[in-house]
Amino acid sequence: MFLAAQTTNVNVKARLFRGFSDPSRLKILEALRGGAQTVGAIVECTSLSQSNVSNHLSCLRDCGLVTAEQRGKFVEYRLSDPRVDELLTLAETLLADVARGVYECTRYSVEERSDE
Amino acid sequence: MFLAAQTTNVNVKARLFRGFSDPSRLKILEALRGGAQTVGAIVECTSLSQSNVSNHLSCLRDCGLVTAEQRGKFVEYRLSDPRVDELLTLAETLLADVARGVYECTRYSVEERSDE
DNA sequence: TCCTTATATTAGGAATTTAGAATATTGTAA
DNA sequence: TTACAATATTCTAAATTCCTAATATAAGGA
Repeated sequence: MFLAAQTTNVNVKARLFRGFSDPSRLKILEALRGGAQTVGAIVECTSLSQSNVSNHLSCLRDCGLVTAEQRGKFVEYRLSDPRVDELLTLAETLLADVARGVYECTRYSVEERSDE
Repeated sequence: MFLAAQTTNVNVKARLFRGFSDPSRLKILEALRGGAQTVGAIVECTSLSQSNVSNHLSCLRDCGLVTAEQRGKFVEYRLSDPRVDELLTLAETLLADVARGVYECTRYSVEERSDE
């Protein structure tokens, strides 16, 4: 494999993980694990602002992690692929073992924001 | 499940994914998929600076994604758990389908840095 | 058409992340 | 102990991320 190809892979893969690496986006993804939801429903169940949810959804949609479908004046979002759910599940099982470390790691990691 | 508990989960999970969401850290993780490596070897095969590698390794170690073992004056790092590798593999199979979207998504995502 | 509701977009700024340079530390051998 | 090699830490600046507020767009009903 070319070095250039691998480098590109790394960048694209990093972007994919970025989709999962923000608490707000994760809340949205978690909300969709149970099935399709309208934007309004997502706003309600995540307690995030509407524009914030819209922005994150737009990012997740562009990245291909979720898909959108217009339903009258609502838009329904859902996970685009079962592997999105699998990735979340696998992360959970890993977390069960390394959670303490992750929690205490402060360098290059998500800072605690509003915890509701 | 308590809302608080879920919120915490989301934060910790986001941190876990942060570990995978930077091109430099991914390069390091990829380098370790083949087996344990010293810091020097990682520096060489990732083309990153020594302090940069050390910083990222420290983060990955704190998070529990890699472990370190002193070997004389070298330190050998390795993936801490097979699921780290599985997570990378699963991401790859997902990417095979959504790569174009991820590549083109620019909002809330890693910007192209030096591509060597 | 006009109004209301649902969703999307934009702008701007505060906070975080990251890389590199410089320096410190640790381990080994002479 | 001294010197050197390997790794870690600290600091700072530049770039990125993410939120809020404001505004825009689009769809359906009156």
